[in-house]
Amino acid sequence: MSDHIGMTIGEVAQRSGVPAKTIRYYEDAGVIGRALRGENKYRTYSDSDVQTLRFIHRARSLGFSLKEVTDLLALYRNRRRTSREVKKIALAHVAEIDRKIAELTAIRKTIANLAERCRGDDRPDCPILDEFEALDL
Amino acid sequence: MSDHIGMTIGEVAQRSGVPAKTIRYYEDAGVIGRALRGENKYRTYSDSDVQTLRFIHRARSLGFSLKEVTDLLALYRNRRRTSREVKKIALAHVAEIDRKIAELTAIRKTIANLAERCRGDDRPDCPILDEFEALDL
DNA sequence: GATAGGCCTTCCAGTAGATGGAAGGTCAAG
DNA sequence: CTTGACCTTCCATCTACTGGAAGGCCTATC
Repeated sequence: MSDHIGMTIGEVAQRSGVPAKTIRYYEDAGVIGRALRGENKYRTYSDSDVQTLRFIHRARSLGFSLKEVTDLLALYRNRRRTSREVKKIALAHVAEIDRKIAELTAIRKTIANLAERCRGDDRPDCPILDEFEALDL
Repeated sequence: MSDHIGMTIGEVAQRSGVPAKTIRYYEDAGVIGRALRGENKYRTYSDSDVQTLRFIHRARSLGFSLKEVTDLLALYRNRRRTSREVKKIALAHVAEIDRKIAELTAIRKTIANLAERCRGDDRPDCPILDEFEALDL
C-alpha cells in the first residue's frame, strides 16, 4: 500500500472519481469535513479521504440522497452517539439496502427477460414488445 | 385482477406511488406518452400505466437517470428497432445492473460490519468509529 | 525570468428532476 | 350548490451538482 499522505485535490479527484469541484462542494455542504491545508493553503488529502469519496460516489450513484450519505458518514464520525443508536440506524440502512437489492434484482429480471426473448437478428422487433407484460414485476 | 380501465390521475398516483404532479411532469418531459383524455379532458390511465410508473419510480430510486429510464421504456415501445439492437442494449443494462448490485452489496457489507461491531448498549461509541477502516470496501 | 498549469478564493449562471403554489376554469357527487 | 378532483399555464423553490469568470499564488519547465 502506497502512503499518499499529502495529496492535492486533483490527485484525490483522479483517484476517487469525484471531480475537484464536487469535492469542494461537498466540503461546503458539510458532507465531508473541512480539508486540512498545507503551508500553501492547498487542501491536503490522505488515502482515507479517497475511500470516503469513493463511498460517497457509489452511494450517490445508487440512489442515496446527499443527506442520507452525510448522515451515514456522520454515523462513523460522531463519537457522542450511543452504541445502541448507531446500531439501530445502521441496521435500518441495511434493511433499506436489502430492499434496493431486491428491486434491482426485479428490474434485472425484467430486462434479462426482454433480452432473452430477442432473437438477436435483423427482424424489426422482439416478441415481447407487443405487450407491456414485461414490466409486470 | 381488477380491470381498472378508466383511472384518473389521482387514482393512478396512489396506486403507483408517483405524485400526480410528477406524472404530468413525466408526460411533459416525454418519459411517458401523452395520456388519453376522456370526454371531460381528464387523463385516463390503465393498469399497465400503473406498472410503467412503478417501474420508473423504482429505477429512479436506484440511481438511473430519467434519460436512462426514458430510453429503457422506449426500448419496449419502439417497434422499428432490430431485435439485435434491442438485445444489445438490454444486455448492456443487465451488466450495469449487476455492477450496481455488486456495489450495493459492498456498501451493505460495510454498514452491516459497523452494526455488528456495535454492542448495542449505552456506551458512547462503537469500536470501529475510531478508524475509518470500515470504508475500506 | 517568463510562461503554463494546478491550486486558491468568491461569485454567478445553468442543468436535471422534481415539487409547490397560485390563478382561473370544468366536472361529478352529496 | 358547494366541495373536491381534475384541467391549464406559469412561476418559484429545492437538491445536487457543473461550469465559467475574475483575480491571485505556487511550482515546474524552457
